Amino acid sequence: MKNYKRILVTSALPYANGPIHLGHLAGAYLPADIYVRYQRLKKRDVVYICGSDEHGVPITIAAEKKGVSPQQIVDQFHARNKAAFAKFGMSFDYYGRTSSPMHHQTSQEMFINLNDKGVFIKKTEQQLYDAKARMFLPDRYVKGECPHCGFPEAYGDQCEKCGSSLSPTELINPISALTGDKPQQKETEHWYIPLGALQKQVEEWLATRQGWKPNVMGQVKSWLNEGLADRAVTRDLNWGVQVPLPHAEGKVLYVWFDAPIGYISATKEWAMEKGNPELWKTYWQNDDTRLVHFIGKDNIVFHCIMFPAMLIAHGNYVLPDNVPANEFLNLEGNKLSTSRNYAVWLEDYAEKFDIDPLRYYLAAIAPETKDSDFVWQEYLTRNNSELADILGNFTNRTLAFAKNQFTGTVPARGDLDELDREMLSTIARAPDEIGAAIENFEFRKALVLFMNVARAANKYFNDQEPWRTVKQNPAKCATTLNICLHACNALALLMAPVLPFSAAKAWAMMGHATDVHQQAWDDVRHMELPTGHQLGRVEILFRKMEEKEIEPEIERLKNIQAQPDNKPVVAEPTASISIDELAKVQLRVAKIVAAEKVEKADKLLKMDIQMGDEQRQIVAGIALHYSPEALIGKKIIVVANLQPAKIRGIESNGMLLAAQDDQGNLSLLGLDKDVNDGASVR
RNA sequence: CGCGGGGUGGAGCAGUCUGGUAGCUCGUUGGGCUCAUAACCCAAAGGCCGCAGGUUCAAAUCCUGCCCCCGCUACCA
Repeated sequence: MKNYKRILVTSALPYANGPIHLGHLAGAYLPADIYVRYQRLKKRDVVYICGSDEHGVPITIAAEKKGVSPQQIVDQFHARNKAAFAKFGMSFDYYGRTSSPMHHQTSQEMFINLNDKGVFIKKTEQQLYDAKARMFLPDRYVKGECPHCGFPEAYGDQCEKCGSSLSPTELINPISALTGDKPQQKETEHWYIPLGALQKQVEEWLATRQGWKPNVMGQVKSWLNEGLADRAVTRDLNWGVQVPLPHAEGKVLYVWFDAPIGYISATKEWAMEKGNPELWKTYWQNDDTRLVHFIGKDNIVFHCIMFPAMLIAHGNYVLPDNVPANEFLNLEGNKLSTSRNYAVWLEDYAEKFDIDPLRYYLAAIAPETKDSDFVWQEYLTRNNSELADILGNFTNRTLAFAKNQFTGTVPARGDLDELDREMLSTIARAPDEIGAAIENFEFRKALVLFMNVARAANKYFNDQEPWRTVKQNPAKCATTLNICLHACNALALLMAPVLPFSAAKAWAMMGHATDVHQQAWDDVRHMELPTGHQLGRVEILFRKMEEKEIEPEIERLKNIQAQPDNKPVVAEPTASISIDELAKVQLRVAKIVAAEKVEKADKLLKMDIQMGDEQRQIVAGIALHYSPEALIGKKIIVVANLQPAKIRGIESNGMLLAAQDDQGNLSLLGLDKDVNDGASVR
């Protein structure tokens, strides 16, 4: 591995239109914080950067809903999220925001730089324009009927009913969400980054990456295999970083373009705060900086392809050494949903519970290789049986023993037996073993290794039976306790990255006046408590929790799940429709004149159908149930006025009707008596 | 449709790259100990490693097909 001189760590900039929940924390923030805290204890030069992502359409929508300005929205959530992170011990060196002047300036410089180099290409395209509001409509501001499922309230980017992704111009009868008017198509010009042209360079760079998680590299390769397309870096919107060119009024940088630049601008602000405005360059423009982005899996394409492509095109920035993206965290078996309030919010949690047990549990179930599940009952079990019973109780039994038998001081270490040496060796090995796991982004493993030290310490205590030797062999008892205290001391420091608050408490209990977070990780290998050292006050390190404390939380989530309107859109078919609505659907009899399988598609058939004078082509997913030959000549019922769609690149002008039962059996609708094709069905 | 990830005792996971007696934590059962937060320590029971084929002396691990779950240039880690 390359010999890096310093480390720059970033966590995904949280979007400032809502509060932070457990999923965010588990995916992008807690792992980064553990990593950074560890690196600091290793006495490495590390800077940890984060901040609020404050641009983009959703914020303007949120502002409009509440009748306030976008700035008010982001001000609110920037402050709240920053405070929430602080409560959970996120040790950012700087928490910036993308609405800051520095960020606007930095983003514009990046844009100008790439523009001057001729990186961008300009394209003119048709977009929907609301004449009354005098603005181009973002995808989300356009509503209309979904061309795939007919859902009347589909958005311009996606139909929430059938989940298909759309473009606004595909919608049937589009209306502006702003004014309710029918928008018109109007030309607009945008800057695009030609990712296809940069693909080779991105691939070459990726080929040099080592130690990337398979799920991350797999996803990246999937993107690259499909081939990268040109991607717009500007939008017609009045909230964001202005495009710094003449005649670009009303155009801002697309939020995906400016957000990652936020890492750079926040580092600049950090440097200025340190009184050394040029310092950011050391971290961003020196090859011997190790850049690590902590993100969730939804962000992989931005951090592994698009942002690097931008940086490559610029040429003067370091590229990420690793992007240890996490999968998703579920909650009590279900996906988190902010809109349904199905989440645990940091702000709520902090009011009721201790922070470290959550940090511990989330790190223990970190979705490193696959989605994981937060279960309150497991959280309680982990806290009680691991933190309290194994780690906390070991500290407690040791310190209580020292207090009762050795007046709260460290007894002398005498001759060592086999068990003593084994225990000391276990402690001495721990920092390297745990450290290696952390460096490898294996936080779950790090936690297991850490807890195993406490387990070994408990076993050692049991096996040496100091409560017996205290009467029969005081010197041996002293040695045992000396080593147990040594273990407590080591554990206090080893827990610091994951359990920062408890580590401080434990360190004080060991009688130190210093800050545990200022210690050196490697000292665990050889540090010793001097004989006679006065220990601190014995306190309970981790409180045992009771079921009744978490019951309301479980109950709350259950209730949300049970709410009927939360079974989104599935209930829709039961809604009754008017006769007029039915009349919109034109059903006709058609005769199949030709049919063939669609290549590389197991289920699709392409058919030519005859309806009176008219012949057209349709595509249907019935190949598993009907062979092409058997279909020719058959008369079927089709929806004649369904909007044309392309299915695997083949035009389909209509949809045939078929019944399907629970077992998946399929049966085409036919005719009871023969009728001429083209006849209408009513 | 395609692509990426995952499917291992009751629960949660490791092991899969580099085939060779299936491991850890919790839970269950039995025992030990009593310094300690009714904590700690030891032992046992419990798995046809998603399904079906194949390669091999040998497959959780390699190959092929299938099934199920999560995600996929979106406002969400």
